[in-house]
Amino acid sequence: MLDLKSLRENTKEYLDLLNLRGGDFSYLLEVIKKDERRREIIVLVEAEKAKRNETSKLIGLYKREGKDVSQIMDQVSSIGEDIKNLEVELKDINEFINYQLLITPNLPKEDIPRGLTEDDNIEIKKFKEPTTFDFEPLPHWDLAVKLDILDFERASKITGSRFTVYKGLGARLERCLISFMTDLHAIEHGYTEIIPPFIVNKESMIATGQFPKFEDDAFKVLDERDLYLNPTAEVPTINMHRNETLTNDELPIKYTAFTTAFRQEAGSAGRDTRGIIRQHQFNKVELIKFTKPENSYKELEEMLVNSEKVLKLLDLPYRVVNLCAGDLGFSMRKTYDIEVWLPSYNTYKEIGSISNAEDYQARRANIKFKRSKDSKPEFVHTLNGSGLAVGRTVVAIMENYQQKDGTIKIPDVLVPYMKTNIIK
RNA sequence: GGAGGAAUACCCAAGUCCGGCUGAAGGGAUCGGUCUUGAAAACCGACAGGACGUGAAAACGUCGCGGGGGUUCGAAUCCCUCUUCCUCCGCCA
Repeated sequence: MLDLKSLRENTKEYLDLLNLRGGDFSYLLEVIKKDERRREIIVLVEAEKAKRNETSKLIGLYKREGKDVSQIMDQVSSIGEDIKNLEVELKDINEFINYQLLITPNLPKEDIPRGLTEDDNIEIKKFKEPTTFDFEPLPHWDLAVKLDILDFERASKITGSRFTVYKGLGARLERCLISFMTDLHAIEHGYTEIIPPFIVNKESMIATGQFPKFEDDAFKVLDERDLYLNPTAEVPTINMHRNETLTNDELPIKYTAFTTAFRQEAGSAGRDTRGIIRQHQFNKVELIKFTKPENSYKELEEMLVNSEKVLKLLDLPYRVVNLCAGDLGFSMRKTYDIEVWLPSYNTYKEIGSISNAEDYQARRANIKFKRSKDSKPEFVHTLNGSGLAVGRTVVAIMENYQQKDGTIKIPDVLVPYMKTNIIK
């Protein structure tokens, strides 16, 4: 959430940055106008309350002395009426302002690429050249069915479209990748391993920015409680520290979280319908950091390196792009996407993204830290990155490691996990 | 699923029946001091924090006893509701 006070004081700068995303943010001018009235009311209400507190105390005193207090009670009673009326108006205004702020995305960082579509993203680094074949490579949906390691037909029988059964060495590959990625980040990179709940409440979804704007993307649990299937480990993991004040020594906090993610993919009907690129359910290993403000961009770069390491070890061709303002996620100020080479798409396809939300989520989630015992609490910065999307990694391995005879070679680093070097 | 109990400041804990000098006793921890060669002990002192508003600032005000609402001139205290935790029974991996 944006800070109302800064929005009020830097309105032009805020709007200029927001406009880089595209869309109309002029409603924020209305918010500022309401905020003026809000503060007016607060002054009035508080003066009345001070008076009421004072007078009520007198009533207690006089009563004990046996004096008549009926007149003074009537007087305070009418003060109460005034307060009540003002507070009704105040409540409406607060709700309006709060909602508008909740549906307003984070400010794009000043130095990120301008532009509105993914064509405006800028490639900043590249690892290996796209894989070449001396035969006609198969897309993973054909390859996997031939090898009987993915079963799309039966998954639709069990559940419906966009779900998949992993089978045999396909299932083992998925499971081993989760272990491989988690080991890498937990043991080599120093992140603390987390397996959070896969069902989250509404407060958590609001805190990280999924709600209220993107409710349609979530799977709601039919229940009298407001619960949702986890859409990304970012949600439960950031919310671990909701409403907490951390100490200086605790920061940075680094978590690597494994979750199964569930998404409606409401806005993507008809896209990536073949294979397991876009599913309602997929596994992901995530990286999450809570940092001091002055360190967050240094930590972002480090997280990118940690994330890239997965693909480097798997020896898969990829590139990193710096997202332009229009392609930026709702809560983020800056994002790098890691895109892996997919022969079936004949292009690079997103397999992870690494972002800095700065204090946007921390403000929504009320996560602060104190530099010392006596210092004023400040909001932390939150970062999250993929480490990586497991299903898409399976796809990348299948497609890039396929061989002429229709088998799939296992990347060397995975052989100890897989206990085999080939899927046939 | 059934029956009970609890939630008070960093921690423990009194106050809740009977509403008003209680924004909250007492203890522990922590910090500062006295004593000591140093430390411990003892003694003295300090100790809500935070959010919001006014203000150039100093400062002042409002909110705040798990969350939200209500009654009342006035709520930690009365009423409603939600959440979390604990105990027992049942069921279950």
